[in-house]
Amino acid sequence: MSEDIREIRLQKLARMRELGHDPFSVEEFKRTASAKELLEWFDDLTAPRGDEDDESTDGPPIISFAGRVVSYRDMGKAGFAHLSDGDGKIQIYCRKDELGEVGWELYQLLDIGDHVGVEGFMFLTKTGEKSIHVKQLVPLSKSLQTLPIGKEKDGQQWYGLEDVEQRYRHRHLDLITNPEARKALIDRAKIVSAVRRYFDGAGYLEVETPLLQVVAGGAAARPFTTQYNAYDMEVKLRISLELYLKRLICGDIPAVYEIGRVFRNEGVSNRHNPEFTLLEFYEAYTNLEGMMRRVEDMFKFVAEEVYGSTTCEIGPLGPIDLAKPWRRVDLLDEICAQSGLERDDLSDLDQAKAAIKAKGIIDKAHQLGGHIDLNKEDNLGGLIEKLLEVFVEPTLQEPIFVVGYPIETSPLAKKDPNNPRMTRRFEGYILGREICNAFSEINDPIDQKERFEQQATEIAKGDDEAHPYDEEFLYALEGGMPPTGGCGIGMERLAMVLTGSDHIREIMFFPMMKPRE
RNA sequence: GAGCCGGUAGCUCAGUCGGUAGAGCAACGCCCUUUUAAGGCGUGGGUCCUGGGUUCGAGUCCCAGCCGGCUCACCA
Repeated sequence: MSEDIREIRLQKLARMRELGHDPFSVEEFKRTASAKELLEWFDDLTAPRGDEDDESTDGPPIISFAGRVVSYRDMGKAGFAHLSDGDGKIQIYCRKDELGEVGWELYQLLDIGDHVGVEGFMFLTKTGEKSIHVKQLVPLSKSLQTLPIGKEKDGQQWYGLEDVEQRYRHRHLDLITNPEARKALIDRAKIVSAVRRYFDGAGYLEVETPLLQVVAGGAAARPFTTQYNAYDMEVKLRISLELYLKRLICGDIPAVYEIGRVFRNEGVSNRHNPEFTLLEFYEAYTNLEGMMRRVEDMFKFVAEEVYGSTTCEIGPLGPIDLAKPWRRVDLLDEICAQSGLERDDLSDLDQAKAAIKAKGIIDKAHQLGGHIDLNKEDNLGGLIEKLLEVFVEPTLQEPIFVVGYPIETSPLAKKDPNNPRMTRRFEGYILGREICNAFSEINDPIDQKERFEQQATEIAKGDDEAHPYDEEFLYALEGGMPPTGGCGIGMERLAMVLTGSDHIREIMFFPMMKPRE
């Protein structure tokens, strides 16, 4: 069946070639403007109003346009089709008596999916659609497949490509057929570009650091491993950007950022893909408060650049104003407020477990849809973060910074001088989703060494996500690093919030999919 | 990794009680010189995800597997 269609289309291609119009031999076609621009310009043109006999005066200006055929109607000796240039579409009108025998046959050989260039003038049809009255037609490519392009009326679509699996596996079809999907993906690209402009404008240096690493650190995650033949050794794909970027701070580059792909060997969900794009930025002589201001500033800038407004219509809360400063709360305070525990309950692991049992916290968690298994919690920091996840995260709808994370889960963040069990670290949340992770970076090499040693004992205990010991990084710190604030933001998470997407795959062109067969 | 749901024509879907496969769009032929989900007449098109099983007979029931979706787990 599909072979039949392919065969028919190949025959049409052959016929085009016989007529001296091989679509694939054309290399260039000059277009006057995009579909959107032509439709806008039309209002300024004194085009004929559907009066086909009007060959008056100077005639309307000749324009050219090219695009993919997305609809096609043949009426014997005339016909209409729509051409899409991706960003917009415009109707063309062709007549046998004007195109001539060859031109008309070329029109009839067109299929939905082909690319074609036209030259003609703008006019208004009887039914009021701004269209191109075609004088010349040039085939620019022949589609050998039936593309699942839907029909459309009043903005509503019929029969598009709906199957999500196919949308992800064959993204080009999704881009051709689904305007909303296309917009989210393009917005993501614009968001990344705006982020880059923000940091360039703020005096940061954009750098690139190694993806292939011997010690993959900077985050708690399992790396991918691969083989480097020349040195006959195993290398890992990076799981974060952090340590190399801080080594540049140690080299007296005072503000750096990188936007780059990182790889984590873990499962897929609506918020996780094994490879994703991470932004990290580091600035000397500032701290976590400086990072909060940067995050606020950057969100505001990006929203204005991409959407022209700091007010975003995202999520169930309605518009969120990114121009306002984000609320700042203390992590332990929030846990206590939401769970009914008290600060004293959370000063050591056994005490915390006892309080959780005594106060019925596990049942409360269940009511919120969360599961706390005290047997699985072997350190206070991990337990605190679990409480955060269950009791606090769902309440964090408007942009907010949660400050003060436990030391066990923050091996690269400075200790809080007022509470050595906690660190000078925050995470930003929007709509219950973790958006960024930032802290005052440890610049005391002795402290950092102790943290690595602590992590090493976790590795020895079997935690394969504990932070690896990194000699090179310690060596750089010993040379002296200024006080520094650093921050990481998942670009997909950022794009999800700004585009209102509820699945990470909607803002990645080619998400991870299991191969078929 | 677990549970639930799904996979039928190129696309979107229907398919009853188990009786041997359907519609619209797309495609092909004819008609039609302002149509627009164009229209009219006609035609072709299927590995019913894969492999077993039950049965006289399986798209349908059973088992196993593959791929996907959702939820959970994992992912500080």
